[in-house]
Amino acid sequence: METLSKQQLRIKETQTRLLDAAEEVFVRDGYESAQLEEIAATAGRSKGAVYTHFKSKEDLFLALYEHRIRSHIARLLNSLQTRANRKQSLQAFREFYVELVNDRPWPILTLEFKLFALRHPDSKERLRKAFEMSKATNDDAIYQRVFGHLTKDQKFDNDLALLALGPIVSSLILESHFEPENLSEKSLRRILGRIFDALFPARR
Amino acid sequence: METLSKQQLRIKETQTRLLDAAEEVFVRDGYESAQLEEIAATAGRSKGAVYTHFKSKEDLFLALYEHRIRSHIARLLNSLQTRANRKQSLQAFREFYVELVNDRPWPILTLEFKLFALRHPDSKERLRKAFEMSKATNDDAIYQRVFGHLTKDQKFDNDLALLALGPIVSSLILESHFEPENLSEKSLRRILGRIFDALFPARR
Amino acid sequence: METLSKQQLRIKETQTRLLDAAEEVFVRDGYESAQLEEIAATAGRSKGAVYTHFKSKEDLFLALYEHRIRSHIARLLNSLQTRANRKQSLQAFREFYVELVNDRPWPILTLEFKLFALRHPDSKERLRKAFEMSKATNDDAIYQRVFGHLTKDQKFDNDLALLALGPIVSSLILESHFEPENLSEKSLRRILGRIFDALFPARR
Amino acid sequence: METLSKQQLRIKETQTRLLDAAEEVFVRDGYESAQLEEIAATAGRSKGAVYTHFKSKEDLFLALYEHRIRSHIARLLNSLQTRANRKQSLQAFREFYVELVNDRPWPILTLEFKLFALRHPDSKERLRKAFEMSKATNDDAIYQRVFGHLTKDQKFDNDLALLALGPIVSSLILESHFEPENLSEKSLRRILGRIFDALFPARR
DNA sequence: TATGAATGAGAGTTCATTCAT
DNA sequence: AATGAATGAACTCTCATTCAT
Repeated sequence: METLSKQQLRIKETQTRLLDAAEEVFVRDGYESAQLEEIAATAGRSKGAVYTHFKSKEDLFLALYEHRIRSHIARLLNSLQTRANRKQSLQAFREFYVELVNDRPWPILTLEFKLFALRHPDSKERLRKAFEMSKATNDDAIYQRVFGHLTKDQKFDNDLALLALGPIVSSLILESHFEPENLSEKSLRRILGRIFDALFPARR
Repeated sequence: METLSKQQLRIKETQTRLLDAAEEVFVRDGYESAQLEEIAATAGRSKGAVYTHFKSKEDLFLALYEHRIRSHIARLLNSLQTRANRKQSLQAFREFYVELVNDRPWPILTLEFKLFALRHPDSKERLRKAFEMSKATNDDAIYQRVFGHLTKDQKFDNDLALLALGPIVSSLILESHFEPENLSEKSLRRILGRIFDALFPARR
Repeated sequence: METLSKQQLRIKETQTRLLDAAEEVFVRDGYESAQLEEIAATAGRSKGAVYTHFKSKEDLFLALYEHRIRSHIARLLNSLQTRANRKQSLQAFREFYVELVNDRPWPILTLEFKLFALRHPDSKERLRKAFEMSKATNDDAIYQRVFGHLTKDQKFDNDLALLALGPIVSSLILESHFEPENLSEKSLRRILGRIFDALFPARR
Repeated sequence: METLSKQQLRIKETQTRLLDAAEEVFVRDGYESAQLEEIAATAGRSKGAVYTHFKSKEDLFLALYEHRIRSHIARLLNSLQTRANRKQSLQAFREFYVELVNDRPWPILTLEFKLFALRHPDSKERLRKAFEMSKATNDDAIYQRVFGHLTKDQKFDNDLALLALGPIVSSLILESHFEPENLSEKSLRRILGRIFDALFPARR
C-alpha cells in the first residue's frame, strides 16, 4: 500500500471530479445533449483535461458506466456479506433493490446507457464486459446463500427474475418522475416490494 | 364521412409517410441523433416537406408520440370491447400487455419520449395531455368491467399496478435486446405473465 | 444549349465564388492554415455553403486543383491551336511557359498540391487523374505539331524535358519571391527562356 | 577544443535527437501538420523537452533549417576544396548538385521552408540570414575558382543560374515522387546534368 | 405543397504552450 | 533537464431551420 505522490493525487482527483461531473451532466441532459465543456466546467477543469483522461466523449461515458457498475456491485455484495442465513440474505437483497429508489440518477444512467448500447454496436465488446460484471449473482456461493437450492424449473424462473429485476426498478423510478403523487417514494417501495415478492417467493 | 379531395389525400399521405419514417428513425437513432433529412428521405420526401407539416423537430416528435398513443389506446380498447365478462376482460387486458413484446419499437419510443419529457420541461403541458390520454382505464366503465368492484385498499394497489405495468413491459423488452437468449420471446411472455398475475390477482 | 434557371445560375455563381475564394486563401495561407470560414467569407457565403457544394476541405482543395488544371490546359491548347507550323507551335509553347511568370498563384498552388498529394496517399486515385489530365501533350497530334518527328533517343529526352518543365517554372517563380531584385520578372523570363531552349532545342 | 561535461553531452545529444526527429516529421507531415509530440516521441523525449531546447514550434523549425543549411554548405565547400583547377571545380560543383537526388528530404524541407517564409513575414530577418548563408559562392575566391573570370554579361547570367539551380533541383526531385518510372534516379541525373550544362557552359 | 441551397450557432476534438514537480 | 497534466484557442464539420422558387 504505497502512498501516492502529490502529483498522482491530483490526477486521481481530476479523474474523480470528471466522472462525478459526467454523471451529473449525462443524467441531466442525456448522452447526446451533454456537452463536454459543461462536464469539464462542472468538474472545475477545462475541456482539454477531459481528453487527457479519456479518449473521447464516448470513452468518458463508458468509463463512467463501468465505474458506476463497479460501485453498484460493491454495494450489493457488501449488503449481502453481513447476513447470516438465507432468509436474511434474501431480505438484504430485497432491501437493496427497494432502496434503489433513493439513487435517482442510477436508473436514468442505466437507461441512457442501454439505449446508447443499442445504437452503438461498435462498443459491443466493452459493453458486454460491463454488463457481465454487473451480475453479482453470477457467483455460485452468493447465489446459494441468497436463493438456496432450487429445482431446475425454479432456477429457470429465478434467473429470469434476476434479469428482470434491475430494468423493472429502473423503469419504475423513471415513471415516478411523471407521477410524483401517485408514485410517491412510499408507493414505489410498496409496489417494488410486491413485485420482488412475486418474483422471489420465500421458499421454506 | 366526407370524401377528401385529391389534394387533401396527398397531404394526408405525406403526413402518414413522415410519421412512419419518423418512428423508424427516432426509434433507431434516438431523438437527438435522428436527422430530419434522414426522416424525410425515408418518407420519400425532402427536408422542406417536414416543415410544411410540422413546426419543428420537436413538434414532429411529439406529434408522433400522440399519434402512436392514439392507436395504442385504440387497440387496447378494441381488445377489451369484445369481451363479455370481467374474467375475459382481465384476460384480454393481460394478453394485450403480454403481446406488446411483438411491438418492439413501442417501448423504445416510450422510453425515448419519457427521457425527452424529463429534459424538456417546456413541453410539459403537451406531454401531460398525451400521457393522460394513454390511460384507457381512466374510463370508469372500462375500469369496472376489467377489475370489478374493489375495496379502497385494493383499488389503491390496483392503480399502482396500472401505473407500473407499461414501464415494466417497456423495460423488459428493452432488456431482451441484451439477453436475446435468456430473455427469448417465450421467456419474456412468461415473466410478463407472472408479473401481471402478481399485480392483478384474479379475484373471485 | 438550354438556358439555366435563376436558381441554377445562383448555384453556379456560388460554386465559382467558392472556388475563386478557395484559390485565394489556399495560395495565401497554405492548405492546412487556410480556414474554411475565411474562404466562405471571401466568397460572400457562409461556412455551411461550402459544405453544400463540397464534401470537405480536402474535397474543395482537390476540386479547385482539377478546375485550375482544366483551365490551364485549355489555355495551353488554345495557344497552340492557332499556330500554323512547327516552329510557330514550339514558339507558342515556349511563350506559354515563359508567360506563366504572370500567373503567380499557379506555381504556389501546384506546389501546395504536390506536397499535399505526397502526404495524403488516400487521395491518390483522384490525384492521378488530375495529373494525367495536365499533360496536354499526351495527344499525339499536338506532340507532333510542336516537336515534329523525333528519334527514339530524342523522344526520350524530350519527354523528360516535358516532365521537368512545369516544376522548374514553378520553383523559379517561387524563388523570385525571395529575390525580387535578382529575379525580376525580366530576369525570370530570361532564364526560363534559356532553360527552355536547352530542353527543347529547335531542330531544323 | 574543450571536452564537454557529461551534462553538456547529454544536452547536445537531446538537441541532436530533436533536430533529427524534427527533420523526419516536418518533411513527412509538413510544418502545420507536424506535431511536437510526435517529434518528441521520435526523439525518445517528451514534449516538454522540446521547450527546454527551443522556444516554440517555429523556433525549432527555423533552427532545423539553419542547421541543415550549415551542413549543406559545409558539404558543398568540402567538395570544392579538394579540386585543383577550375574545370575540376566546376565538375565537382556539378556533381554536388546532381548527387542531391540522393538527399530526398532536402528539397522537401527547402520547399516547406520557403512556403513557410512566404507566409510568416515576421520571421523574415532570421530567414534572410539563413538564405544568405546558403550561398557558398558568395565568397569571391570560391566563385573565381569555380567559374573563372567572366564578362559582365556572363556574370549576370551566371548569377541568375546560381539562383535558379537549387530550386530547380528541388522541384525535380519533388516531381520524381509522382513519376517514379519516368523520372527514375538515372533520368533525374541525366536531366539535371543537361540543365546544369546549359546554365553553366564550360568556358575554355 | 414541396424543394434544397444557404445559414449560422454549436460541438467535439486537436494541439502548441505552460508549469508544478 | 525533463516530464506530462492541464489549458484554451482554434478549427472542421453537422444539422435544424429558413426562404426563394
